[in-house]
Amino acid sequence: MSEEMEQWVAEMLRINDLDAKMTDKQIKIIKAAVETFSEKGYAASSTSEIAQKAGVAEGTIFRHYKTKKDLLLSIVAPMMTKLIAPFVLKDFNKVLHSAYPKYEDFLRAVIKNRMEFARNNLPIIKIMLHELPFQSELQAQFKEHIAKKVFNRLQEVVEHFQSDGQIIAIPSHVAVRVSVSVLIGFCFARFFLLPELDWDEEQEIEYSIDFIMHGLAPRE
Amino acid sequence: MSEEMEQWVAEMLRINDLDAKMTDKQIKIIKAAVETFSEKGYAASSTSEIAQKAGVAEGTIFRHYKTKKDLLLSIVAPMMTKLIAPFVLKDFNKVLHSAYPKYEDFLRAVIKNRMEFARNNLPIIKIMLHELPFQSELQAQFKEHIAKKVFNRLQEVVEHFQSDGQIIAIPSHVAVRVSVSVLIGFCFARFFLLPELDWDEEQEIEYSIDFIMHGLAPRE
Amino acid sequence: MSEEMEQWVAEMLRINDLDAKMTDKQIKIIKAAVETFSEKGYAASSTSEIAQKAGVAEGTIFRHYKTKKDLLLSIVAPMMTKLIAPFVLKDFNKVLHSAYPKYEDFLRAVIKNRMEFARNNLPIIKIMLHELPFQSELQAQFKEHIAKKVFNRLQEVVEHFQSDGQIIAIPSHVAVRVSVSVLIGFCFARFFLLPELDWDEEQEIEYSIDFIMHGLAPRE
Amino acid sequence: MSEEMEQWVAEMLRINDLDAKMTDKQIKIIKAAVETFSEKGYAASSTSEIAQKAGVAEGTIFRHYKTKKDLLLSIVAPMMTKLIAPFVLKDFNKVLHSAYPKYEDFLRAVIKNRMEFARNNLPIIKIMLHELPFQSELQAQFKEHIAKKVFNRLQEVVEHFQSDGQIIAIPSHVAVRVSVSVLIGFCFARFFLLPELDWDEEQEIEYSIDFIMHGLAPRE
DNA sequence: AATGAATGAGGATTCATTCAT
DNA sequence: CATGAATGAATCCTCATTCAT
Repeated sequence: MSEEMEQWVAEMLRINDLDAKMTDKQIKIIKAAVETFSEKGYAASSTSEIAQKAGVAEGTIFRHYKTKKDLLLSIVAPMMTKLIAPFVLKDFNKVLHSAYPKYEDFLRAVIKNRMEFARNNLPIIKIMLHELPFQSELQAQFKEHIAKKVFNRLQEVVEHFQSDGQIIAIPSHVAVRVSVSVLIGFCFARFFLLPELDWDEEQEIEYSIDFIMHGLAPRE
Repeated sequence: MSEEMEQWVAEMLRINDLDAKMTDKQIKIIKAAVETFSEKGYAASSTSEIAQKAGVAEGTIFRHYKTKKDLLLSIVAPMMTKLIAPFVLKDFNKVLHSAYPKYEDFLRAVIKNRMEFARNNLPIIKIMLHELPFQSELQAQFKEHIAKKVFNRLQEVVEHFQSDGQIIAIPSHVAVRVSVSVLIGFCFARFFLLPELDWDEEQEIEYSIDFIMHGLAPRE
Repeated sequence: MSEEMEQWVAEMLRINDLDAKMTDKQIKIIKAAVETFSEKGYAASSTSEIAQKAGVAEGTIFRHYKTKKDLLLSIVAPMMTKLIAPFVLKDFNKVLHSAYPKYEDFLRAVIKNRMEFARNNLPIIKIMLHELPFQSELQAQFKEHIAKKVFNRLQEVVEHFQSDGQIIAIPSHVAVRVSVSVLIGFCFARFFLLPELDWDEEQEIEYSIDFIMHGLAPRE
Repeated sequence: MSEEMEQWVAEMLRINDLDAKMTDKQIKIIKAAVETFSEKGYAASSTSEIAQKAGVAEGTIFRHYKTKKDLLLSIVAPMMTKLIAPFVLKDFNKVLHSAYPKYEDFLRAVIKNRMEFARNNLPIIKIMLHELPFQSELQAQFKEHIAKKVFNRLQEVVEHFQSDGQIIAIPSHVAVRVSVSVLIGFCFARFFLLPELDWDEEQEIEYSIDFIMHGLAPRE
């Protein structure tokens, strides 16, 4: 397993640790499952291959996870929570207003923080993206948390910056959509489309934020 | 099968018709395969289910497509070509310059045209998006056509509009990236994320283009 | 197809010609079947492969041969008849006594004649040897003709030469067995075990016959 | 299963036991496979039939033998080794010279010993004979062991007896060939051609050896 | 807790054979 | 006569899951 993978797994374990203490074997199983699912997709991965890669018996997997799908969910579900964690902080708004006087400060903070997180969890994010359309449990969780909480939070943020005149008075969902599109578009290009390129992340982020700020600036 | 699906299939058949005349059974097989693959994903779809849905014997599938993967590729590969067809027109640049005096005209034409195409081919596009990361044949075709041809074309377009002062003099790849992010972000929200919403497409497109144009406008 | 194969097929066609006039396609089918059966065995050969190799449609085979087994039998059955043809000549005994005053003359004539025949029909003989244990129809024919007719003929021959003192007075079936073993043993080595060796057939045959004659010579 | 079959299987298990301990199910699988392969041939035997005959699930076969061919090889390959075991003994020559002062003693010992072995392993030997021409792995092993080791050993033996004047000075390979032909010819008739006959084996062997000894005796 | 042998349903694919053209 | 599309049973093999040890 590559060192990169090691890091991802470490990060992911920190997540699951929050839920429960895992045995040594359990850790190996999760490592192997993440590696396998992200390489071949969930449906094309076999539990026997995962067991083999984890160095445990086939039965051991099912002692810890009732079904193969259970294993998937135990990997992906906590990731979804973590992924949007900053947006559901208790004192999100309070922190926000004091910490980020300008919309671009907010964008800069968010993109840097979430990119760092994504970088440490790429394989699981890849798994999540692929299985979301097929796993109704994940979809439910996704809609519940992202669509509702995160999107609402972002709308609040945008509306806050519209109210003090930093952002043009278009429907807030539009401002959210275009902001998010640009930043996620960058992440997607950076991590999935052309990961092998030698990106100047700082520069690209600045261009992106500058673009968003001008695109959303109040018209004269 | 829903009427929507009927339309997609009709569009897709028009594509394959260009290549070869298909028998009645072949059409049924493709219909069933598209439906099944897009609902469950390629790996989780079984040839027996496809055969049943198509109303043919399982063996019939393999008379027309040597393997299950062949069936997938025969559906997805031509779609990729069609998807980027406008960008590889012979006289793309000539048409472009005379037809679209402004960058926003170009963006508007492209997004409307491609959205119409996508709308008629959603299931296949969904299949394509899902299988791209796992099917190396598709990846190869994708990199060859999209990454090279389309991206280069878009860079040329952007550079053209930069040279006449419509677009700010940032690296052209950045301008391409943010433009594409915004438009694809909209398509993604429209078709996949919240398809059930009652979108005012015209309005959303105008907001998006306005955002892009201001984001890329030369700074005063 | 090798030239050797060409010859075999030619010989085999002469055989089948006795039974019925064959169309051009029929000939091609038989050629392809012989080649395939002898290379992979009957059970492991598919009719579609034979059809392809013969350059005919799959259905064409079944127009001429009701089943795959029919095709096999139509190839092998006539071969069995031909293989032992000399022994069931009408005037076998008459010819024998006048033509071969000594047992070794008889052996020499038989081995040379049958080796020539075998050389021209190796693939079909190989097929026959392999399928005999599994095809009861062939077994029945084999027992009927070989075991009864040929073996009886050979016993008569041996007894004839015993009666005039050329061969030791052991049970005739033993003399037949050892004679046949030595000659077939040679054919087997020559054609199947080590066909690539540069055999001096004349010499080997003489050694073999000399061995048989001394082994069967009356003891002093 | 007949008592005869029971014995064969017992003998065969003794062989495999040397390699590894087998589970109860594994033994049943091997029994069923030997029975089926020898009755219908390898290609015409289905794993489902073998599983049924063995009283196990079809999947169980593939837990122990990766493929159907693996199952075949695990049956046949060790048999080949056993079949020629006496000829590759470490102190073959030493034993030979002291134990068998005459060529006929050697022949008698070998034929009796190998017939006993063959009698206990007929079905596997039948399988081996049938599959040798189609399984390149077996052919390789056969050529390596039989052709090289056994044949060379027999040549050495014959040359030893030629040097002390017991056998005529013909090329040793000829003496080997005719000797082996007569003995194998007998085995073949005894076990495969006419197994139902009431053979007086002792007598037939004596006739055969007497025939060989006279056939190879130095000419006066 | 961990094992791994056992399961049998289901996987993709091939088969011999039929029949409308 | 010849075709080749169509069949569906049968092929070998893999799968997720269970359970006695």
